[in-house]
Amino acid sequence: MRSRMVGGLRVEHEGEELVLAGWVHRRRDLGGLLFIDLRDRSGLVQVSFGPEWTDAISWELAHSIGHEDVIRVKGLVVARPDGGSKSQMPTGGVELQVRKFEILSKASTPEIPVYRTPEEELPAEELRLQHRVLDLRRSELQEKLMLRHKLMLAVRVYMDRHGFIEVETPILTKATPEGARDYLVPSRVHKGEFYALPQSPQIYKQVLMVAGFDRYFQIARCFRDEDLRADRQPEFTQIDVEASFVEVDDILGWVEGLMEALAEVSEVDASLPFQRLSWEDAMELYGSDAPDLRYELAIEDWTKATEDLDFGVIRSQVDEGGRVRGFRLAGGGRLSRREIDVIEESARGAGAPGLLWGKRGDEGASGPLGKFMTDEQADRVGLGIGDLVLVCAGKDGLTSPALAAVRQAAIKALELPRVTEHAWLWVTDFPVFEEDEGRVTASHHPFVMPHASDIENIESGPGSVRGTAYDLVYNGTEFGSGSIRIHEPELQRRILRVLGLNEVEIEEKFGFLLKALSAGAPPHGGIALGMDRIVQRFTNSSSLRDTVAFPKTTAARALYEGAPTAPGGSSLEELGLQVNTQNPPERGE
RNA sequence: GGGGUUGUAGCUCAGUCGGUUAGAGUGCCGGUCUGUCACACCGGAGGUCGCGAGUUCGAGUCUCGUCAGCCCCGCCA
Repeated sequence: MRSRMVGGLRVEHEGEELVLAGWVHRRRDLGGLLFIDLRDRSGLVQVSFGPEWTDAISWELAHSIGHEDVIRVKGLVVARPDGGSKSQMPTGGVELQVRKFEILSKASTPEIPVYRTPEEELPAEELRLQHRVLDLRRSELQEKLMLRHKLMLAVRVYMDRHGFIEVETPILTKATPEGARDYLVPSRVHKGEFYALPQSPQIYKQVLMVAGFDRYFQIARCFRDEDLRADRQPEFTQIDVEASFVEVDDILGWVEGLMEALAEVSEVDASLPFQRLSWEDAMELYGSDAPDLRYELAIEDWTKATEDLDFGVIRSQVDEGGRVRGFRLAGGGRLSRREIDVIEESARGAGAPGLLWGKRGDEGASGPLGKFMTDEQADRVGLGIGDLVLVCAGKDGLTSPALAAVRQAAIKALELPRVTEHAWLWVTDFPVFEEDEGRVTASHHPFVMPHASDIENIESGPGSVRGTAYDLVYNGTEFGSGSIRIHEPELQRRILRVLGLNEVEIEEKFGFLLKALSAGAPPHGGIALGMDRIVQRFTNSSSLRDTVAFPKTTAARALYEGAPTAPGGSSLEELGLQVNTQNPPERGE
């Protein structure tokens, strides 16, 4: 039907007789001549119509060609008379002189333009989603989806090469006790009972380890019924990995190799091995478990340096067991009061009561903190002339998130230089539990193997138990996380008990996992990587929606298909369901 | 669930202090044009100012509510 795609045509193809097909991107009708930019997935090429080389019937018809019509043209590749000097296209040196053509399919006038002038904004996202067919014709989205394909292919090639086999796990499954709300699917056969869509294949992949598939992976769709963000969709794709007879370094090594392979597909640099930080150090130095290490700026402990400052706020916080931590910004003194206010606002936004700062000029230090400092004290804390200090005083749990926000804001305000464009990082040894107002929850999921030396403290001091969990972070974005899992049923039961489950709940919710673990379970561990986020970062997309062909809105609506919808006919009856839209019940805990 | 923001022609946007006939560019329709490449030029059609109330002599503009998109918090591997 066609000889080739259009994007690769070059001067060396001159003289070839070709058939091309595609969409009408732009048309320039000069009356006696007609130029069309013909588009397919590979790019654009100019095709020209003129009475001297186009047959009479085709020439007559050519003027009726409209934008986005699908046409097929037959003609001769020629070098452009002017060498294509004004053309921005890669194919600009050539054009196809059309001898004959046909309209394969007329297009109605597009609701949103596929072509856009350089200054014109994108159509409203609502319209882009409604008319997704047209939006997806844009080269930006085509390139993103093509890169996504190449990344998925590279994942499969790499995992296969390292002996991993892809096993599919159910989409209709059992509600998991993990954190998020489940999407439920009613059972027709068993009225009143529901399947759940998987939040992740976590338990299945552990069971597969017990079954002896000692290296598993899956490019797995996952579902979570929670409120959305720019980087969160209700359904998303994970690169799910699990292996038996492994230690942390085995998994990290494979994933580093995988990232190297993916980086090669994109224009991203990944030099191995990746930097590692314990969770404790990450929180100490950056206040975050996913710091953006493209920038060097790190938190310093000023508790000792500010010991002799007669500053009530600091004194009272330190007396209550808090610390004084913050940043020293060389040359930061040039920030205006207003700019510092913006930084302080970021600290408040992250939960801190405020930000203390001090500037040092020629006439000594100033600012809420600086005014308490003599020159000698300023020297001692390393506050030079022209510098700025930003500190928070209080308990680490409060100041760390605030300082993480301050770090981002200060980097932006001072336009600090990057030390690298691609900062890869492993954050390791996450705590197993989170203690929140006396309630103990799993900080990752309840299957993380604790450090051997911390196991004895599981019941006595759960907050201090470190786990074998690790996160992969790229430029401040969490790409994925994993751990070595518990493979001993008794230890697993202990963990579940600490999480507040009684024996009945343990059996009901985790019985099939525990049974599997009792059947001879190998030590195992793995990781799950967010495919969509990887594509988002690698393509510099502001939203995850741009990495998915048919995304949902922030209200979890699919505007293109119009899902969800109220079920019609007798389907509810068949399922034994009644809907009450008048008084939706409050969601219980 | 909460906060913020946007909604004006098919699309992208402007619209002053509340003032009488709501504009531009592009697209669309018609016409002229043989080397354009954001083709150029001439003409035309196209509006429930998201929706509903209210204030006012008068509302695109002010107030309240509501719907939808987006961003964030809560929530969420």
